Amino acid sequence: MYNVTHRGDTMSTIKDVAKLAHVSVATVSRVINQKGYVNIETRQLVLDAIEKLNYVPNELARSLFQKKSRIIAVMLPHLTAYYFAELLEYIETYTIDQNYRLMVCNSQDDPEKESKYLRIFDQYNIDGIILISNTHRIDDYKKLGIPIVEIDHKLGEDIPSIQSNNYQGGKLAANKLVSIGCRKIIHLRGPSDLVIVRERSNGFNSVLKENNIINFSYDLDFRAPSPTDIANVVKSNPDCDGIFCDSDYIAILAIQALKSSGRRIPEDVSVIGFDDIEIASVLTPKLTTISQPRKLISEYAVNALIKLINKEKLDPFHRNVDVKLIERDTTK
Amino acid sequence: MYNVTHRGDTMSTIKDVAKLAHVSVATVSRVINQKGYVNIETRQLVLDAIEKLNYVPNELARSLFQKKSRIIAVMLPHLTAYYFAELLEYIETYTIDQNYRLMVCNSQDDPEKESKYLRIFDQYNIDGIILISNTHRIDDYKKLGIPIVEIDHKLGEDIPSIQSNNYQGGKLAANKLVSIGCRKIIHLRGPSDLVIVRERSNGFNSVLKENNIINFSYDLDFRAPSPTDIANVVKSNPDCDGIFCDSDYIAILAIQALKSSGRRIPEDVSVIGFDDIEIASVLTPKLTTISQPRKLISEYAVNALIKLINKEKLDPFHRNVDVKLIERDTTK
DNA sequence: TTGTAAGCGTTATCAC
DNA sequence: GTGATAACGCTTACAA
Repeated sequence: MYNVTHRGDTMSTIKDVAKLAHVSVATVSRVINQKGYVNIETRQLVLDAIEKLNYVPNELARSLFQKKSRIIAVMLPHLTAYYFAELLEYIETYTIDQNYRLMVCNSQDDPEKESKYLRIFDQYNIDGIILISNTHRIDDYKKLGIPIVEIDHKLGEDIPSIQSNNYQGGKLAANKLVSIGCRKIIHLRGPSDLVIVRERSNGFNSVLKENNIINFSYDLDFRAPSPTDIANVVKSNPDCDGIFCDSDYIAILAIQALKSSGRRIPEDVSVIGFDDIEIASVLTPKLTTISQPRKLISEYAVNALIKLINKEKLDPFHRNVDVKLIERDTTK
Repeated sequence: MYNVTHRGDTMSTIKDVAKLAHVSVATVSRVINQKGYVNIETRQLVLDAIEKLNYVPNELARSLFQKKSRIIAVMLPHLTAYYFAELLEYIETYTIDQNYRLMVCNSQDDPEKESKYLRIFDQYNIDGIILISNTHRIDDYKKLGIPIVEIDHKLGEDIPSIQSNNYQGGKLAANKLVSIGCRKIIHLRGPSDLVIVRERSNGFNSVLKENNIINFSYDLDFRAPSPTDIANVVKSNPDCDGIFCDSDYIAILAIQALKSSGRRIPEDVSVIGFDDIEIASVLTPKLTTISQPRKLISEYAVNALIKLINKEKLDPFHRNVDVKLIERDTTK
């Protein structure tokens, strides 16, 4: 027998506890996990020893045996958009509340980073994934055999998902714009290869069509929408009287462009954003926008994932949650 | 002998590889880790087997043996402030680049959540901590015996830290305000129990004093600065001609308040923010602000932490990095 | 009710 | 160069 001495620290193990309590490690394990029979006095002995040694079970060893890590991974496209940051804040809260930990995986829409993370999920026995990034490799995720919940996407019937009712959001915005008399309307939208963008467009256009209004759409990048593109759109449509933007950030850029073209908001043109980010209510003018229930979405996603991890049934497998029009100062 | 069948999945292990390659697990391990001698042909055999089985080493087992998890924890006060979100985005990037993973720990200034996480750090053999939250329990962190790097705080000489030169930031702002002729100046600052806030104040006040200008400071919460408090300050100081804010968010609220008091920016009053958040350059008016080098800070923190993990020496143990005044449209 | 020991998937020591 | 095998810290089947 030899002794591998690759530790300098002092963390006590289950053996130390067993020794101090004069019992076997099995007994200690039983009291920790509240499983199997253990005499009430023995139990106290063990508890005392744990207390005295300041013992915390090593989760890695546990994980190795049980093939569960109590780690949840969240895959996001980026962090520096308020919408995602808030989602993450909620997700972290619910995750830790349920005694899981959170690994942040920022795909940045980079396939290489995504691959790296896909490997990591295997390596660490990640228990579940909350997928917020758009991905072109949903099959690779499925192959992992790990429970997944999607937010803002629905990449297949077999993966539970939750998202805002984007169709409704588009309708809400269009109805508002039409009802206040807008007739030349522009939709500054996100990349139209995203389902959420298409759904918003569909809802939006359905209302315009009913009212015989032509829709002009321009695709923009969500992460870094080009201010000059937006300015160009604004300039080349001097008769535009209503703009629907797929994010509040785009709306802010649009407002900026409108102002520097000398157009008044909302007198000359009404603007509606999407998301209801914190800053929207604090700008001048305050932004009218479609609010997404981010807290609800996050809470549902975490809870659904944990149900899946525990092999419980998920009742509505896909959820579509209501959005709200928040009327402020950028619409008449 | 019996067989514990608590797995349904198909992940292959080092044994499977060994079997397929007709070698021992030891040899496979040597190949994987490029340690010790292994015949070039044997090596290829193993590599083929790995390929065929799609084998990835289980990091949990590795971690258990090595007492290293290749997981870094980052402890933040919250995520929904652009400053922190961007820090996190960079930190995640550098972390994964160096082949570590990131656990997000959102203390939310809640001692209970912090306690929970402190235990988790032990349980998972976390390799290192990036501490951004303010904490009152630095000793508990130290007891962990895990490398730590602090951002924005310096809670002791023995923990390496990096932060903006806040004193310089305060001076820069004051110099600008004074140079454009402001004489009745207000400092809307963060909570003055934070060192960073005091340092900014000190720098700011030093310049005002030199110029025989009285300083009025108001403490605000960073996470949720009260718009009404800010409005009150603005209203009760109608002769104020310059405001220095400890965050861009506070500056936005101040501008809002000034506008609704009918004061023009920058004609009547100049405003300077802090941080240079993304939206600052896009608002109307564009915000003059003190920019913090967040990328540099994040990069340094991650690299320093990994050096500590590898027991390398850290040359400047504490770093103070330059900030910049970004002049835009809210100052004359 | 408790203890013994195998096993989770690795790494590293030592013998061959 | 390679293979057995102890060990990491834990859980659990089974024996006592």
